[in-house]
Amino acid sequence: MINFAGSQSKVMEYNFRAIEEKWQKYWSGNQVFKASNHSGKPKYYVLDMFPYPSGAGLHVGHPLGYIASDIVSRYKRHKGFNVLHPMGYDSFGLPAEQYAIQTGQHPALTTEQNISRYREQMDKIGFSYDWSREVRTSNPDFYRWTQWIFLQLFNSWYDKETDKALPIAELITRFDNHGTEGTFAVCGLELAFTPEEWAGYDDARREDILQNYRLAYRAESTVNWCPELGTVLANDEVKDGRSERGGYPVVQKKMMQWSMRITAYAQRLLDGLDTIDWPEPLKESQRNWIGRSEGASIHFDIKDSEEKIEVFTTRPDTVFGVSFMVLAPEHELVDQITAEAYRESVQAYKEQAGRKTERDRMADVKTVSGQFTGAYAVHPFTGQEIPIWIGDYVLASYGTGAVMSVPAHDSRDWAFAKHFDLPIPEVVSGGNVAVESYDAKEGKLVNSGFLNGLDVKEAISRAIEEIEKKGIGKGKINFRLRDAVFGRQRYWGEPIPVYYENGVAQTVKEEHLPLQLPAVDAYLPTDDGEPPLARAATWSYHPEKGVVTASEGYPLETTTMPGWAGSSWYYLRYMDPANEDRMVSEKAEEYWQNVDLYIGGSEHATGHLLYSRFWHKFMFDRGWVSTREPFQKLINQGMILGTSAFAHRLKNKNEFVTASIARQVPTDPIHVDVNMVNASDELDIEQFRQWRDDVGNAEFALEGGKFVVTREVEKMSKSKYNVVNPDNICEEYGADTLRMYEMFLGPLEQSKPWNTAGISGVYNFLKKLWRLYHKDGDFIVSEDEPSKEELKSLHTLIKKVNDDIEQFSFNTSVSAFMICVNELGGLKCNKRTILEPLAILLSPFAPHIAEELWSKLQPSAGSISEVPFPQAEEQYLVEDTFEYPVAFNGKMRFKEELSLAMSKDEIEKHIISLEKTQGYLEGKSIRKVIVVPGKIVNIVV
RNA sequence: GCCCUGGUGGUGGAAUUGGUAGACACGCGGGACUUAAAAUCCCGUGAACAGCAAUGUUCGUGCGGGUUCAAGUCCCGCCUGGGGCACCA
Repeated sequence: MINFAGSQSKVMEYNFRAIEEKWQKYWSGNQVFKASNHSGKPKYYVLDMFPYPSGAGLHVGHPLGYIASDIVSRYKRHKGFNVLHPMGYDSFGLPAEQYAIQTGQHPALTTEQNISRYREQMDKIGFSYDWSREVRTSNPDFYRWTQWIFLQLFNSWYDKETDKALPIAELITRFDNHGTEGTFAVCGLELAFTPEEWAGYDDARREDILQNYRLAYRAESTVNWCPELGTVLANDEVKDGRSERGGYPVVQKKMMQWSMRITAYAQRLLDGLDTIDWPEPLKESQRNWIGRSEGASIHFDIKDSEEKIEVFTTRPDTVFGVSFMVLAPEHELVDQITAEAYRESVQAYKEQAGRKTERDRMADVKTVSGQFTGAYAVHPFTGQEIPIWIGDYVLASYGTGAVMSVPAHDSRDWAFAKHFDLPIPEVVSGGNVAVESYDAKEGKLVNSGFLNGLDVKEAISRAIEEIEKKGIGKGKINFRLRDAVFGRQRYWGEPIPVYYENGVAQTVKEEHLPLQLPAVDAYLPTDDGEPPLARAATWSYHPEKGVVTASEGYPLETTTMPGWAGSSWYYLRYMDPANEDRMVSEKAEEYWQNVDLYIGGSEHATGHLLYSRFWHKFMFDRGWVSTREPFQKLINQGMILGTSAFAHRLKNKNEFVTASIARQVPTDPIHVDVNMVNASDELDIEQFRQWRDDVGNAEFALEGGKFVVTREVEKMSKSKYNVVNPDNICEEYGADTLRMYEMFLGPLEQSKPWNTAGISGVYNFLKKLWRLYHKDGDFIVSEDEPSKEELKSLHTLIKKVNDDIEQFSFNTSVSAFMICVNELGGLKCNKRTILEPLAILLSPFAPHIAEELWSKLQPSAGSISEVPFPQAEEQYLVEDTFEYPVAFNGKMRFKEELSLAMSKDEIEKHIISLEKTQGYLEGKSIRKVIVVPGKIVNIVV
C-alpha cells in the first residue's frame, strides 16, 4: 500500500487507494447491497443494459450509464427504498464466435475470460450491484428458460377477439368442434375449413396449418446469403454487394427460418407507448418502426390470368390516377405473369436487384431502375389496361410487395414514370404534376369518376366504400413492422428446442430442457451450407431419452436463437435468479413487478427494447407476469466517443510526415494507438516502429524535433485503436474521481468524446473536500453552531442535489458540490452540523470517500448507505433582496440591488429616478418599462 | 434516401425553459510559499476597439431570415457532426 505521507503513521492526504480497497472489501464482505425479496420498504428496481463481454474489456463508455444508475440506486437506498440493482452479461454473440473460428477455442472459454475481466473492472469502480443475482445468457441454467419461453410462444396463438395470446390447445379444440368458423385469429394466411375437413387432415397437414397461427413459427424469409462463406450476413457485413470479410459476392436468398409473430402485437406495442415514461424521441422511433398506416387493400385483375395482384395503399382516393403497377423483383407472381418476350430481361433485372441489400435499395433514390414484364393489370373502375413493371424501389417485405403507381401524387412513382416515359394523370388538383408530384393530402379530386369534386379526406372514405361494394378489396390498417426472423446460422447462441419427426416440427419436452449446445469440431458452416450445429455427432432427439447420437432419434433443429432472445427477458430472471422450477416465482414477480428505471443507449430503440416489450406482453397474456410493460421509465445515456490519432504517410512512400507538413501534401492517414500519443499530440516514434512491422524502417519528417499526429472523433472501438480503459484512471486518480468525472463531462443523454484533460479538477475537488474534515493529517470536526452563511451554502447544495438526481442532471450536481466545497473552504468551516450532511449527499456520487468520512464522523454507525438523505430547509434559502439587471432596449447596462418586497410600481419609480438611468436615456423619452419581479427590468426608449 | 439527435470561449460544459450568455472545471498567463520541485493558495482569462487606468463601446450561442420590450431558448429555410434502418450488440 502506498502511503503518501511516507513513513508517518498518520494519513496526511486523501489516500484513495487505501480507502477504496477498504470499502469495496467491506461492501462485499458484509453483502451490503444484497436485495431481499421480502421487505416492508417500497421496492425500486434500477437496471442497466447488461454488456456484451468483448475481448477489448470494459471501456470508459460503459460505466457512464452504470455510474448514473448507481447514483440513483444509492440515492434511493438513502431515501428508504428496497433497491434491486443487478448486473449480468449478454454473453452469446458473434465476436466470440468469430474468435472461435480463428483460434479454434471454444467460445465459452473466451467468454468466461472476458467476463472475469469485466467483473474485475466493474469491481474497481465501486458499483452497488447485488452480485448474488448475476445472470449470463449463455449459461444453461439461464437459457433453459429462454428455450422454455420459446416453447410457450410456439404453443400459443393470438386471439383477436380477446386481444391476447392463448394456448394452442384451445385453438385445436375450436378446430375440432367448429373448424375456423367463429374464431378470429392472427394468421399468416386466410384459412377456412370445417371440423370435418380438420378431422380428415393428417398430422403433417395439421401442423402446416397450425404454423400459420403459432407465435413462433417457420416461414420463408429473405436473407443476405454469401455462398463462399456458406453463411448469412448482417446488412453491415455487406459492402457493395460483397462480404466485408473476404469480399465474396452476396445474394438475396429465401430461406426457411424460425420467426416470431410480433406483428400480432403491433397495435398494443404502439398503444403501450403512451403508458411509459420514456424519452419522446425513443418512443417516436418505435412508432415509426411499427409504422401504422390506414388505407385500403385492393385486388387488381391481371389480363389473361387467373391471378390477382394485391396492393396496399394509403391513398385509395387516387385510384383513378394509377397508370402502371410495380412489383418487387422478388414478388411471387413475377415469373408467372412475365410475357415470353420479356422473360430474359426480367430475369436479368431480378439478378441485378438480388445483388443489392434492402438498405442499399432504400438509400438509393437517385437511380431509377425497373423492367416491364409485358403483362397488364386491369383497372377495377375504368377497365383500362395498366402495364405491370418490376422495380427495386418496391420492397418485398413491406405491405404486399406491390404498389399501384400514382405518379402524379407520389414522388417515387413520379420519378419512375418520368424515367420510363409513362403517363402521369392528375387526379388531385393543387400542384403542377408536369414539374413534380403533388403528394399533399389537400385539394379536390379530378378525372376520377364518382370521386370528382370531393376533398382528399372524403374521397378516401368514399373510395374504400366503393372498393368494398365491388368486392375488390377493403379498408385496412397496415403496419410496417414485420415478423422477426428468429433463426441464426450460428453456433454461439441458444439452441432452438425443436426436432423434426418426418419433417414435422415437434418440441423438445420441457423436462429435457435445457437443450445444451453440442460439441462441434469447428465453428463454421458445413460444406453444404448447413449451420455449425449440423456438425455435431450428438444432435438428435429421442422423446424418452433426450439428446442422443445421430444414429438414433430424430434430427434436431440446427439454427440457434438471435442475440436478442436472452436480452428480451433477462430483467425478470434477476428477480429470482436461482429458481430451478420457474423462470421467476410468482411471489418474486409480484414483489418486484417491473423495472422502475432502465438506463442504456438509444441504439437499442427498435431492437432489444421492442422485442422485450413484445415478450413481456406475451407473458402478461399467458399470466406469467402481472405488468403490461417491462420498463416503466427509461433514460438514454449518450455514447462516449474516442479521439482517434492519425500519423500521415506520404502517398506511395514509406515516409511519415508531421501534421504541419501533412496539410500541404497528399498523404494516407494511418490509425495509431492513442496510448502512444501524449497530450500535445506528439507521437512516440520508437513505440510506433515496434507496433507495426511495416513502419520499422520508415522515415519520419519532424518539425522542431517533434512528430505530431492529427485527431478525429470517432466511435470508440478496438479497430480504431482509440479505446480508453477505466483501469488506468482508477489507478491514477481512484474510482471516486472517475465516477464524478464521468458525470461532470456533461449531460448523461449527450454523446461526447472522451478526454481526460479535465480530470484533475475533480480530483482536486475531492482533495479539497478531504481537507475540510482534516488538519495536519488529523480528523478534526468541531461541534460549534454553524453560521447563517454556512447553512445557506449547505442547503443550497441539498436542494440542488435532490432536484438534480430526480432529473438525472448529474453534471450540474458535481458543479454544485464544487461550489459548496469552495465556499465552505473559504469559510474554514469544519462543523459537524454542516459536514455530516455533506458526506451523506456525496455518498451516491463518491461512495468510498463518503463511507470513510462517515466512519470517522459516526464510528459505530456502520455503512453510510442507508442513512436518510438530507432535506433542504427553505428557511436557510430565503433571500430578501435581489440584484436587478437593468436593461435598455434589451441590453443590460447596470445592476441595482432592491428589496424583493417592492411592488412593480415601486421598482419602476426607483429605477427611473436613478441618475444612471437618466445617463443611459441620453435625453430620449421612455416608451415603456417592463418589470419582472425577481428577474429583470427592461426600459424601452 | 428515411427516422432520431446534437452544434455556445482555446477545451468539457452552465443558463431557473423567453429575462444578466459563458456558472463550474480544464488549459493558459501572472503572483505567493519553497534553496528547488511537488502540493497548496491568490489574481486574470469570449473577441475587437478606445483609454496610463478605473472603465467604456461594439460584436458574439453553426449560417440566413422572422416573431418579441427581450431569443442560446420560439417559428421558417439552409449547412454540418453523431446514432438507427430489421443477422453487430
